[in-house]
Amino acid sequence: MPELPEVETVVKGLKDKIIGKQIESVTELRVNTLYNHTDENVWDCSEVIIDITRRGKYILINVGNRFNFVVHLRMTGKLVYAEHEQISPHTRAVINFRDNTLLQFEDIRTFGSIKAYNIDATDPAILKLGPEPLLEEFNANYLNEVLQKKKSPIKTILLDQTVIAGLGNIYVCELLYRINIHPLTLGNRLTKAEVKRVITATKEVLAEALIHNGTSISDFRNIDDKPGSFQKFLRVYQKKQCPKGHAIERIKIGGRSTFFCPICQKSK
DNA sequence: ATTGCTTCCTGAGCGC
DNA sequence: TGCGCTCAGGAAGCAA
Repeated sequence: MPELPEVETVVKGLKDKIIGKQIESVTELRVNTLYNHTDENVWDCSEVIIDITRRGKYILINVGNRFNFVVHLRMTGKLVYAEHEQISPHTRAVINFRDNTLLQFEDIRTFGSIKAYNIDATDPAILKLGPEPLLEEFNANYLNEVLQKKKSPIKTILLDQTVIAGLGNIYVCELLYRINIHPLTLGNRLTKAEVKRVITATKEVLAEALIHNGTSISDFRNIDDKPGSFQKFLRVYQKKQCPKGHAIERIKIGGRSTFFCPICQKSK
């Protein structure tokens, strides 16, 4: 399940491989993968890839400074760069370049998509995103103000992309363990000191995961189909024991599996 | 306005 | 061996 570090890893790989390449065509192998929100036949444009950036979990491919291809990998989406076509049963779309290389969009569960927008427009969901966790704009003053109004569990709040952009289930479980906060703690019950710890732990866990090219649980791969390695450093997610040897508990919060240590994470 | 549940989808893992 | 069941999960859409 690609979260911020995994998406950022994909973006870095794309920058190395496809900047400057001219598009030949974009083809859809499964319906409801490509969405054209421009008024042009954008999938047949001959534009050049200018840049690739990230916002939250969204990948933004700048095409000829005229369009953005907005890619969301959701659960199982992958972008795979290839010198030769290697269509699999899960290939949903292919971006063909003039030099005969290509970028394949693979997606087992088919939740992902590629949406084209004019360069001055954007996906409405992106406009609603909260701050980037690794920037200074994600700070204790901001989060404290948001949490004061929230009566839902901190676990649920941190998964809300309009509060903070880019976190998913793995990193929220991990960061709450690191600061000994119980995932069911209500947002408005966190102390100012705890809010500061949330900020610090969020930035730390994401930075560490970035160094290791993300977490490859389920089937995350970078564009060379290589896995990340942060799964080696997980402390609670899908674990039986925390690093101190306590038994991990697994509960559902907001329909999501939540892993935590009932001994280390007591505040509630 | 805010919160929370359901839905989309397919493969893995499990019990029998 | 193989069938059927449950589960995983981001975020849109809808209901309360």
